[in-house]
Amino acid sequence: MKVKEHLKYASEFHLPNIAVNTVIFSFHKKRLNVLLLKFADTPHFMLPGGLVMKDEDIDDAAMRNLKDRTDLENIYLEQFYTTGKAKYNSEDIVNVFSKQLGDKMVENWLNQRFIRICYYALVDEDKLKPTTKDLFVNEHKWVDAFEHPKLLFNHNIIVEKAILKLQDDLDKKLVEIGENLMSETFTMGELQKLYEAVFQREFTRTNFQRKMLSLNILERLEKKYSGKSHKAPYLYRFKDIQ
Amino acid sequence: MKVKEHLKYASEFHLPNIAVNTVIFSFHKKRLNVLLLKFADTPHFMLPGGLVMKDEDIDDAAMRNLKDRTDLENIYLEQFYTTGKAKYNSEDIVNVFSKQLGDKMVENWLNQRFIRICYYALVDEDKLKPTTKDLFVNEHKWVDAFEHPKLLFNHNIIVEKAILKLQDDLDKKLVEIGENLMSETFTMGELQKLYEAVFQREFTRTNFQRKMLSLNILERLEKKYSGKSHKAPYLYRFKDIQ
DNA sequence: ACAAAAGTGTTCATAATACACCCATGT
DNA sequence: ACATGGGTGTATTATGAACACTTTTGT
Repeated sequence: MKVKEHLKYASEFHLPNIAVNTVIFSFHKKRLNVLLLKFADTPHFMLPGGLVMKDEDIDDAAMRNLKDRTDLENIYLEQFYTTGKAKYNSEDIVNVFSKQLGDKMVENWLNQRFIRICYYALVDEDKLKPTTKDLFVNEHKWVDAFEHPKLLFNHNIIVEKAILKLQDDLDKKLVEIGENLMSETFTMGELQKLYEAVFQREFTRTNFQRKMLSLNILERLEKKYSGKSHKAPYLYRFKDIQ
Repeated sequence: MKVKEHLKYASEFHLPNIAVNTVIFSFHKKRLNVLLLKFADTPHFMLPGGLVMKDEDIDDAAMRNLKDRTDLENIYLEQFYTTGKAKYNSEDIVNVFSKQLGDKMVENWLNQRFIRICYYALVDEDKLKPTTKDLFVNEHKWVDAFEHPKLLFNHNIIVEKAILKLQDDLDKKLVEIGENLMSETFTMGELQKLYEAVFQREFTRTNFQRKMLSLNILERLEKKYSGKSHKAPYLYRFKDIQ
């Protein structure tokens, strides 16, 4: 049985009771999105995650997992939280999994206790090829980070904590986050849209521009002619050396 | 053999590969201190830590550990980081432990891989009775948080991350942190000393006072006569309801 | 000419800083 | 009286928000 083999493999080479979960963010069409995975044939969604190998750093485990999932390398990753409730699997989750795995499997595997080390990642939605190596996943979707549906396990809370951390980080590490969520060059308007998507509020255009320029991290390039009937905005990129 | 029994006990009731570590802060004589434990008969110090029981939330594990260590309850605890290098035990650490435990024990126990979930705690140094239930610890000391000596494992890095988190939290959660690091009533000067200890910089007295009062979280009480030859300062305490 | 979006300037309010000044207290 | 630490006022400087005005572009 394929599932059985999979689980046996898991128990042999991986640490027990420990998982990494990743909230994968993208910035697309003015929105901050997160990647959700559909569990098997159920209508339920969850966050990508995986186990940690016995001889593997946890950061590497998160990165490997992300590579398996998105086929992207050198992704921006930030750890933000570890959750470890002794019992969090509610009735309905157990039921969902029972149907897929059989009761015995649930008892042996799902009901084992997991400590989840949580990361968030920043990716370019367009570059992502959805690879589905995972046995239990054959579908994924991007959803608005602020309107995620009810997820399996305690994943909703994890998404909310990830958003808070991202908000906190955006000011502190603007260059890194910007470079990973935006294309290499961008207009001031696009950068403002990123801020508005992350903080879920509007900024005054004129003041936002001045604020960003005063940080001295942007390099002004040529103008961008969009073919639209209005003044062409400058393109910017983040300065190389800080 | 006592050590052997101890380790057997640990492996039966606790999760393998997982530990909690706590950086215990106190504010004493104008200084931010951390509690260090001396490992057995060696001259080496380390942070308090312990294992997680199989049916125990990680937050509870940290709290239980703290209770065992300090005999204090309802302590302010904040998780801030999880570290999980696959191999971090350097030669010198292994040597230290070999002498204490014997080579075989080291191989079986110390050399096992640990994922460390890190918390910081805030306590009142004076209320702390050092209980040493731990088999390997019979001495503790408070040291300046910014001048901690070389510690076993990767604990120095953990202390530094704890300080950064505490600094970040002090502004955000001043009431909670203040209530846990200071006595119930305090003068403005004492509060300023706390800030100066945490941020390792000086603040202008007059402006600091105004800043704190403008936050509207302090309640002014009677004056405090210290017997010293100068104007008696007001006492303050944090307002109950926010 | 006009609409739409971008860039710049100016004003006003608020917050941060520096520092002068006076106040209480015990020796 | 004076040294010491505490409290308040005030002037100056940054910082932030609001908004008017000008510029550029394609239709």
